[in-house]
Amino acid sequence: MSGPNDLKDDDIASQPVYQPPEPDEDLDFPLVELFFFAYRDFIADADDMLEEYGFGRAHHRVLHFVNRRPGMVVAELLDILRITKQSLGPVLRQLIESGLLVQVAGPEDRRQRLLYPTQKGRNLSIQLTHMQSRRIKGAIEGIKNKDRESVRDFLFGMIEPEERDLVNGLMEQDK
Amino acid sequence: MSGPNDLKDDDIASQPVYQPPEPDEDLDFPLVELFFFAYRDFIADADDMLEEYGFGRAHHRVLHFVNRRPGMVVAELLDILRITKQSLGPVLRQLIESGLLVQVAGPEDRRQRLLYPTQKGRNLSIQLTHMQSRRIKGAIEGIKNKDRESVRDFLFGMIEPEERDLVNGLMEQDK
DNA sequence: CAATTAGGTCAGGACGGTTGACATAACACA
DNA sequence: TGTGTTATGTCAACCGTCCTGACCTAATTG
Repeated sequence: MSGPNDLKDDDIASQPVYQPPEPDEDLDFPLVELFFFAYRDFIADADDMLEEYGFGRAHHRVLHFVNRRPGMVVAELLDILRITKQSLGPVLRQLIESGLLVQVAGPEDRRQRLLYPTQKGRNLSIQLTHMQSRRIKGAIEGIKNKDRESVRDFLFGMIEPEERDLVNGLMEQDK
Repeated sequence: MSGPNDLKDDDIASQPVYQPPEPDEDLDFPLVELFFFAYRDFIADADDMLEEYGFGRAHHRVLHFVNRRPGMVVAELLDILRITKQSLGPVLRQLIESGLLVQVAGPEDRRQRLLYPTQKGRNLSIQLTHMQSRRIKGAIEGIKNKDRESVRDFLFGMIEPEERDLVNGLMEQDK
């Protein structure tokens, strides 16, 4: 085992007690941390359920977006997920082999592979979204202005401005 | 290339157009998706800055919590992060070798390794939190009731109930 | 017919996590 | 004193999810 470093006192920034640096109203530690914990638990519900299928988060994301936009082509999926086709490959194959998704040749351009959920795939996706929706609903009930629109606006405001049109496009079905 | 599956019609759950299943008010696709995108962009700011140091999210989390709780011991860090010491090992070593953190033998129990940020480590941590805080601040400004407390309550409500005491403990410095 | 596009695959590597086993130093206690 | 336990670190092997680069087929486009 390597021993603890010998220290010159000025190597340590904050001994013996925490000295908040400059009180800075643009340094909101609590909300930053809460966002981290909130996302962690938000995703944990789904992680547990997916583990039973031997799937991970990558499978979840693919399943989710194919259910949201049935008939999506592979290239669109890659754009949304911002991953390479080499990364998508195994995940997509497993979902198809497990009977959760199917591919159909594009009716006009037969090079395309249109992605559809099977009934089984849709059922799982709905279960997952249901769990996450309940957690969100519960969280909204806990706030003072029980205002879904405010939360929506908050989350939308968290998205990179240049991305917002793209996300709005994804959402156009049902805001 | 493997061809698209030949399909019996009943293999496909949603062709040719999307048929929402049962309209279910506990199935909030838009907020679920927004939460996903919001977190993605929330973390992306920090990812970019950390890349310059050759660090990843694991380093970010360690740096963050050591800055929040200077003098934290390794075991506490493992509890918060919910990872194994084998996972933490290399991350911690790199942060120490890069001069962002230091370890000090515990004053009462010399088996313990108290973790402290260096001034350099603190500076980086503050920079990262600053970027994330600005995004949160901007998002709050975009909502109707510009109410930080509502957002705080929302995020807190997203956390697993059994975890809330622990998170509240972490937050006790400054809610 | 030639070039481009949509999609798939193989190889190799990085990162961040896991489990299991083991080592060391320090503490706790009978 | 000695024995057991605790805090930490490390080695090995593995997995999931991403990456880049190279190459392939089939279909469309010009």
